[in-house]
Amino acid sequence: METPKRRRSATRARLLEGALEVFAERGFHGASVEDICDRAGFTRGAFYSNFGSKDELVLALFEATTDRLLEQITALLPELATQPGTLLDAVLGLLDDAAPDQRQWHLISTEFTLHALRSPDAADALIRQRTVFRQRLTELVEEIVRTSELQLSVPADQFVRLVVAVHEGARAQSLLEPDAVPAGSLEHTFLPMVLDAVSRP
Amino acid sequence: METPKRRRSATRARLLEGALEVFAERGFHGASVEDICDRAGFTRGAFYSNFGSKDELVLALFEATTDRLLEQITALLPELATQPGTLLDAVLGLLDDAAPDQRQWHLISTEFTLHALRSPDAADALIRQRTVFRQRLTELVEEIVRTSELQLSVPADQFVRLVVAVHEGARAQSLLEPDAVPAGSLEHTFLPMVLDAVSRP
DNA sequence: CCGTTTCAATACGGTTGTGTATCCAATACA
DNA sequence: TGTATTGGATACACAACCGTATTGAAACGG
Repeated sequence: METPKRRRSATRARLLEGALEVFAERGFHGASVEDICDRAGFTRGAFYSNFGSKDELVLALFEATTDRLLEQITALLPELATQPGTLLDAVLGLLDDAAPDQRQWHLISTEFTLHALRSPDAADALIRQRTVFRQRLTELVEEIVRTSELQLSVPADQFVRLVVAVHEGARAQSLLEPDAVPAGSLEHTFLPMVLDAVSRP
Repeated sequence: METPKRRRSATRARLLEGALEVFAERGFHGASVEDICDRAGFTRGAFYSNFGSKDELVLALFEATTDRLLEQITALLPELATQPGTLLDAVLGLLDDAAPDQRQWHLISTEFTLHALRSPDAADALIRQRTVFRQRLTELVEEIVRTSELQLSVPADQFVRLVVAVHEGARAQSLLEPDAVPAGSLEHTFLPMVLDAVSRP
């Protein structure tokens, strides 16, 4: 039972992995199917045996990466919800730890967001993904709020939207100017102020 | 003196304009030179008579758009610095009014940021542009702080970085989900809290 | 006016990328 | 052990795109 029909899904996985790297390096349009196959160690024959087109692969890659991201989150959630530390430490920690490679994740994520801004179908998929992603964060926030003495004066969902916005905007700056904006600096200096403002004991 | 050597720069301008639109629609790599020429009403002959390559055009386009953006800013600055209203109204107003088409600007800007994250040369250019952009904002903030009774407990530059981060992160959400996140909503609900926190009378 | 220069159009060659059709090896199955 | 099936490699046909070389027309200068 080494290779019954496992082989197929293994090459699929390697192709997806290769696509992730190549897309991060050259972008969605800039990467050719051949580039992806080279990276994965296959030829285009293998590719078209597994995917109908590059667009199809992009969609599959999106599904796969977001699935993995949500896995990571659900794995980290219970720990963060109970562990000592502030609410913000938990949320920001989750945002940081969920993706192993911040740079690659940012490149892919931005690339797909751009794609979604041009394609309604991709927009639907992305919005769905981001919605459940924010829901997880919202649950975490509400859980921590419940167990602590805090109370938020704004809906938790709204607060999460802000944290995500700051995180993404700050990440872009950090990746562009790592020295001027150390990763997490903007979040950690300003978000506590917001939390202070929206929480009443 | 209708067309001495003005014609050349006119076609250059039309090509740049066409490139802006096409890049916004299909992305940098997704747009072919022919696409751009079609949009501008020329053939590729005109293109290669004016630009050496698509990369060169991209750089020229970046220069042109950022130049125009800085013009807009310097035109708006004196008005905003003196006009009544809060500090945040001024800064956010500037961010909104500087670019006529928010969606197009966001697409192009994000596209170029992505490009810069992969190409050191483009990164240099982008960092420079963003630096003087932030400097203008910082001047505005300091000017307003000076004329009012406010005093900031954090460097103005740092504060501007946060505002920019929130603005860009929020804009991405607004463009993706216009109904769930009306343009400017996140900024206007949360940034006043931060300003409160960092200002002492 | 007539040559000259300028600028965009046209024509062409070559490269790159896509998708399909066929082939070949390894495994599953009888 | 022989046959069928599966999955990836190879080969090919075709389309898109790039960049250059050449041409044609319009403005300019004498």
